[in-house]
Amino acid sequence: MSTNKRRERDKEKMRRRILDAAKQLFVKEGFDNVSLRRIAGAIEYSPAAIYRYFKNKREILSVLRAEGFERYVERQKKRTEQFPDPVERLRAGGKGYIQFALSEPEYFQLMFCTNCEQVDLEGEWAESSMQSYIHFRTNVEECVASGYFGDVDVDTVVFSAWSGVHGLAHLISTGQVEILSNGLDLDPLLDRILGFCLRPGVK
Amino acid sequence: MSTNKRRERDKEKMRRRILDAAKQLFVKEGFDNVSLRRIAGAIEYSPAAIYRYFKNKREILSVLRAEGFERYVERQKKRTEQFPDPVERLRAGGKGYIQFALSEPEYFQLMFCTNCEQVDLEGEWAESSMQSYIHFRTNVEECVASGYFGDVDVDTVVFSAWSGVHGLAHLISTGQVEILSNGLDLDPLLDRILGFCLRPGVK
Amino acid sequence: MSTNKRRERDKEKMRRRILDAAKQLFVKEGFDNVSLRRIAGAIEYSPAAIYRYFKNKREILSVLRAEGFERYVERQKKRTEQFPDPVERLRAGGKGYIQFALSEPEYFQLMFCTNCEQVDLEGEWAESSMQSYIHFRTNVEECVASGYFGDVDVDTVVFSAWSGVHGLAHLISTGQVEILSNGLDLDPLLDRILGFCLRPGVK
Amino acid sequence: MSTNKRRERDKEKMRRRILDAAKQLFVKEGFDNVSLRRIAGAIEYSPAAIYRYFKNKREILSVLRAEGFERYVERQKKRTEQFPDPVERLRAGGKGYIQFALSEPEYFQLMFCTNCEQVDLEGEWAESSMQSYIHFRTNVEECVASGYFGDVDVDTVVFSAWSGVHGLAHLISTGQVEILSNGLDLDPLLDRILGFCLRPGVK
DNA sequence: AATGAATGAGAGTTCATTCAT
DNA sequence: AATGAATGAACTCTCATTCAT
Repeated sequence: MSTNKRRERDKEKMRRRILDAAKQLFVKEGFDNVSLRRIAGAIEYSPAAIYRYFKNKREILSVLRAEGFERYVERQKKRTEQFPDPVERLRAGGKGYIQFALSEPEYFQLMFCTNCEQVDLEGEWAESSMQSYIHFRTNVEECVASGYFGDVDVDTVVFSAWSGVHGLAHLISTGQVEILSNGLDLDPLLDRILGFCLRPGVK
Repeated sequence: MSTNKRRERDKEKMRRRILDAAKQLFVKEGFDNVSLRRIAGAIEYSPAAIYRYFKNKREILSVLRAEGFERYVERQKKRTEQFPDPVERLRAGGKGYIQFALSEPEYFQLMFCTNCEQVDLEGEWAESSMQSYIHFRTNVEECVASGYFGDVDVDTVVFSAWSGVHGLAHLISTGQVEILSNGLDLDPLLDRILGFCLRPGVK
Repeated sequence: MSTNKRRERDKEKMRRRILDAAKQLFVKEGFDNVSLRRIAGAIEYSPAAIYRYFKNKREILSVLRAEGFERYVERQKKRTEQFPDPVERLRAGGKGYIQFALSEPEYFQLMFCTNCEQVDLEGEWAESSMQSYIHFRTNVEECVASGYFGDVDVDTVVFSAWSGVHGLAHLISTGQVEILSNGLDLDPLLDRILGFCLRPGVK
Repeated sequence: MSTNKRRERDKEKMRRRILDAAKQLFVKEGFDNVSLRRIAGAIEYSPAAIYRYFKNKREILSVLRAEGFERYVERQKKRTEQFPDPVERLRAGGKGYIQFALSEPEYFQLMFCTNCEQVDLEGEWAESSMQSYIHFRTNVEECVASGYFGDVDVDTVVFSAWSGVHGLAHLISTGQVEILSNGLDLDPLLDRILGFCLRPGVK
């Protein structure tokens, strides 16, 4: 019946509202400083009602992390698969990483900046995360094989590239770059930084 | 009087013990999961007594952050001032940054990985932090001026270099590199990464 | 109409299922530790639906108690009315009491071991309970009149006999006899105990 | 110092007040229906403060049970050791059991009528309880050996006697005897009942 | 200077119950 | 007739913090 469908849609909507409210609060105030009462308050809902949608508070975080990784992986796939040249693909991936951190800062922080110790390492997100890493590593291998970076081993490039984009994303998402680059236009700066980081190596 | 001096020394000692216990607990378990009771317990002291030394729990965190920045600045000065060549100085600084993250992971995490929004931005640490940034930027300016990195603007290199070391430090301190570089020897890897990141640019 | 009848029969069936599930859960876990959710869950029903059958949770308990007394009285009547000799009838009644506690431990516990103060003393069960008491007392009167127990007043025998069987039933139903009589065969033991308790008195 | 001693005395006093309030509430309303808030309220104390004296709610029950058994054992020893004749000693023990249930009904109910499943079987009370049982059993063995009860085995008398007093105590402590024996003087009735229950057996 | 005692506030969570559908 | 959704109230328990001693 249509009643059933409507109900499901409503339920899904409510779930979304809870997740969105939690996402913002978690990032703004820190997981531990956000009570279910406050999440409930933010969406004008009763604390108890949240338990209809999530087993407990930690599950909300878990779902958000998983969601973040899913989105990220999907986005990156679309972005990179169009580039046949491995170096260009790497650059596109790097830019994607940073733009994800910029356009979905909440997800980014939940994914990478929440203290790992508090998170179930075996959660659903682990798979997406690993898949994404393998993708990236394969890309680097192709670049190294092409000789573009000169005489250098894969691990070195893997960690260099990852560190570069991750560091930048982290600095941006914690507001430190914003403060220091006051007045600069961000997007061209990003391109210049990526261009510099991925400049050809010495033969 | 010597009684007075002794008293002060004792007080300073106690303060230190509190700070040290808090530092370790904060990093191991997360600021919010550490109660004053537990800090007090760790040094076999009463919770109430801590209030003789610190206004409240947050002040302990604040003091630790400030301490961390102070230490860091001092260390970096010593490390870098011996290198006349700006590129070598930059490399030394980068390695120093990472080694600080490795050797004082507690401070590093408190300084860079505690959610910034929860911390008084106007704390004592701000000055040290800025001083450190200027130092670094000046160093980059010299490198760019020397032509080593080719035709590139200062900001680009500033953010590239900072992102690289910060990202690496962050990945290491959150345990992500450890997991992925399983079996690799860390120190040589660092040197290779720094060497790669600071490779000469295209003229 | 037959539709009506069917409906009533269905309703009665549902009521029974609720009562049975509740009975078992109440005894296994204690009244307070059983939520309506769980009763509903046990019969794959919605918690709200239970309210069509019972005013509230306590009413379920009340009904179960009343049911228990009804059953008990009926059973005892059948068991005892075949014995013309009052002493034998008393013995049969005593054994019936204990066997009821053994064969319907849920009812027995609900009837006698739920804290009385929490139960409406004026419930439906009161009548059955009193009727049962009068039956028993009359039986004792006959025994005393027969001289079997020697020179003793009725109240003394009433309370002695009741205490004996009740204590035994209670000890059994709380598991204390089971623990201590480890290895003994229960039924013959019961007969010996009853035989001993109802041994002839001194003339 | 005397300050210390005073403090300890005060603490002990507070502990007592908590235990006494809990004892009465537990019995009147049932363990599960008594919240720490209410215990605290009853002694005009804050709920949190109770945790200075007891680890949690269950510990309060545990301590009360243990206390009850201790008191009981001690009392029974004093009462019975003066009787050289085993039958008289048994009668004294039985009366002691019942009088304990009468004079300390809260303890009695907590000890014997709280649902055993909810209690740590390995608590401190287990020892006192077992010790008490062995005492009793030995006493019965002497009676049987003396031939007073005629030709009967020990277990039969053990359970008969225990059931008798336990049942009576239980019926009294749940108010059922009070209702039915309306107008009778309790103490002589007890003596008559015990006398009847422990009448000599058939040779 | 240090502590034991105390508390108000608030945490996560569960429950009996109601009500629109 | 039955249910999913919702809630207010209550639970046990922990915490940062204060204060008399």
